[in-house]
Amino acid sequence: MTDTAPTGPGPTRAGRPRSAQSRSAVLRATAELMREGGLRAMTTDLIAARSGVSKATIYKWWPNKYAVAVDAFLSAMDTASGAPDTGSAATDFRIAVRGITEFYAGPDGRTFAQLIGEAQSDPAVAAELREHLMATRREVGRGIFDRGVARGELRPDIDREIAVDLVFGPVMYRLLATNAPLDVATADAIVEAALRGLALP
Amino acid sequence: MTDTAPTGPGPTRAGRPRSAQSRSAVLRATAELMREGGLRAMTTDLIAARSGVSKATIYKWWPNKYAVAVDAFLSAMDTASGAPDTGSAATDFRIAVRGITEFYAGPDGRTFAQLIGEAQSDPAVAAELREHLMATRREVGRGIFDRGVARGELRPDIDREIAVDLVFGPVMYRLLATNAPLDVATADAIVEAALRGLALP
Amino acid sequence: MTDTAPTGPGPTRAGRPRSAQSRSAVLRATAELMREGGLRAMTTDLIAARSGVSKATIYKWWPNKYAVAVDAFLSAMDTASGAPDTGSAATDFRIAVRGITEFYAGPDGRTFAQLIGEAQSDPAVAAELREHLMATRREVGRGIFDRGVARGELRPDIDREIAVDLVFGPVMYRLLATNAPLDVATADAIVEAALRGLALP
Amino acid sequence: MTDTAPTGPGPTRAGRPRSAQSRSAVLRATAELMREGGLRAMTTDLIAARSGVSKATIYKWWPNKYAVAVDAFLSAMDTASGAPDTGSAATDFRIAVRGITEFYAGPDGRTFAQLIGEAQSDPAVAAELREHLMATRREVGRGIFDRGVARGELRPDIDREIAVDLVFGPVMYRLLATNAPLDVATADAIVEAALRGLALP
DNA sequence: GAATAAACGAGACGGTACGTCTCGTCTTATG
DNA sequence: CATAAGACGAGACGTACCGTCTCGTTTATTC
Repeated sequence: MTDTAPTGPGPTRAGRPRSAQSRSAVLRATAELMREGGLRAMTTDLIAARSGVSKATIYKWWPNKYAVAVDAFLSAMDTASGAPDTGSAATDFRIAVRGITEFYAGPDGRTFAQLIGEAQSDPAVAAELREHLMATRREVGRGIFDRGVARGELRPDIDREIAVDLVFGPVMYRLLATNAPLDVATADAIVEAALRGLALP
Repeated sequence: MTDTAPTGPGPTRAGRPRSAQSRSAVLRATAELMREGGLRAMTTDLIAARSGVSKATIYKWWPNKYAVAVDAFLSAMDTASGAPDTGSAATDFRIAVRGITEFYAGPDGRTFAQLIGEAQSDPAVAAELREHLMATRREVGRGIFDRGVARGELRPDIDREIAVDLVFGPVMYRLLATNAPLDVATADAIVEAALRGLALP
Repeated sequence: MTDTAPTGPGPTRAGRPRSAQSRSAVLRATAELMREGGLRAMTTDLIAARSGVSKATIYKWWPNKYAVAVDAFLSAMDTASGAPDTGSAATDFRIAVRGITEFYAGPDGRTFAQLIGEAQSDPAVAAELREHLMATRREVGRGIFDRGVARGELRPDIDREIAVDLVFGPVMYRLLATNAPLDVATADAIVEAALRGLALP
Repeated sequence: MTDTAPTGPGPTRAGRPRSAQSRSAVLRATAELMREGGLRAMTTDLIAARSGVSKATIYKWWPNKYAVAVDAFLSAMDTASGAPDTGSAATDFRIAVRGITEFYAGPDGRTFAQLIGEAQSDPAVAAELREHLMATRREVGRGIFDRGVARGELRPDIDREIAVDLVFGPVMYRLLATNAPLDVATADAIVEAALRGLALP
């Protein structure tokens, strides 16, 4: 979303280079504000005031405040959650879903939910989240599924995308549409149900 | 949400009665505006202008514009989708999920998604949707599950709530977080996967 | 400039009537700010803050801050300076020019000069000042001249507009383009020179 | 206003010498911009873009954009209008006022008016214009008056400054405060009225 | 049939955030 | 070291929408 590297022709552009400090100050302030009062309470003026970066500069690098929010959110996330690969698809799924559940229940869970909410009205936010968050997670899910199939643990006749939906969908459903608890027990129960199925053999 | 019957002391209150026509005009205008431009484009002034009902009257009967939106949305929905009861849990689930899928893919799907989005920042909207939409649907899902268990088709050792999450969660996940297709085939695939499970026996 | 009387069809318009208090509060605050710091220091936010009237309301009734300034200036001026008519054109001119001189040298002189300055770049301000200030003054000047001609005191072969320019022009010239003093002696000297002419008979 | 000769210690300063070309490019671009869109449309960024001189350089040599404007305006003016000295004060005044009138009515007349306007809020601009424009013109006027007095054409008992105000004031008054025409006939009428006076002998 | 009570349309209003603009300063790399 | 390029902080601008308010009008029940 941000022109992280607008280096056009040569390796170094003429003129004063973009201040990396400004960028990080903006992202830090934004992340703080979102944690404190949510997406709505995060106004551009507040970001400017807290970060010490002027509004003009903010609007130079981000098209609007939601773009800043997404950027701040993604930067703040420890994206290095990694893909579990224990040799058991069941265990891998359990680890992955537990991780997501913990994240949702943690301090950034509400922020994430609000960004997903904003995405329903803002295609740019939607695309950004899809590309930088959902894509990564789904890729992890697909990897677990594929390895499980290869090892003979999982059914090969199920569409990979459907499989991923089945495991991850219920967690997001709880986050966004119910006020049901999001804890480890729930995570495990979802994974087990998804693996074994609802029907009796 | 609306004080449909604020009849306080007696059966008939003194003074001019509330205009039922105003109420329906507001809801109709709101539904139209949401379909045309989404939740964001629906401003209170526009509702007032299109419905011919003054802003003061709108704010007299609804606490804010999102309450109007939820009300309009629920009124416009054909709530009479009913609970399928064919004697087969698989068929019942398939009918239910197909219904939801069609609704999501239809003209009011985006409106619904945006309301869910708004709910992430607005507890009142969230409560309203949960009580008047999710509750109904989940009740249907629970019924199907319970009957399936009673008939010996479904596993009795799975939590009912988890079961409902497993069937309905993936659909909402697709609606809100991916741009994956929402069609009949997807609906059936989800139901089948949920019933049979991902794991090989 | 302001729609002072937007009374359309009937004697009373529908809806909440415009607050006369808001209007006067805005004009008062604006006049104060102009006196305190000049036209430049007078910002819309300051007017709003000091008057207690919101920016939106200000922009509803005036197209921009300069329109407010002109309105405030004209309202604050005691327009009832009246037209002198002593029976002597010389005396009348002396009274008129003294009045203008005093005004220019007074607390609102700088404000007036800055408005004239603004008018050079803003046709709307220019028109407003011309119509509501210059027109009145010139009319007074023309009256004095005409009566003087009728009484046989002044030359009938001089264009009235030129005559008015000759008496009033030098005063404004001093105000706007020199830092020469603006006092009673100057006023009288200008009038005397204009009446007698520079040339020897 | 500009440090035209910042020759410090020796005849040749160390470092890269100031580019005379930059200076003229800035002034030319500024004059063009003022003619095209007036003083308001002339922004520092536009001057930099059109002249090829960086903003930093501009601000190094001029304190602000109005100083550039004044400088550009004075440079662009054909200051070589000279002082008429025909042997007749009436003719000399007529020539001088015609010259001023033509200038005001010409392409730079609006620019001049806007600078005078800016001067009402900016003492530096005011001083610059007074010293470099008004002073010269008034000196010409004083010369004509003094020679006329010496030749016995003009009254010796009138203050020289008042005399100059009487001749030049009406022209500027028309430029700044009315939309009356500025043509040769007007110029001549003003001079004649100023010389003969309004009063009958 | 008047008096009372409440709903209603019209629209002005205060508040708040938005995103844009220009000014004048600064920080690089280049000549 | 002067410059071109251009990022930056400051802060005013004018707009949009929200939800409240103040009118006068309309429509019912109550006395």
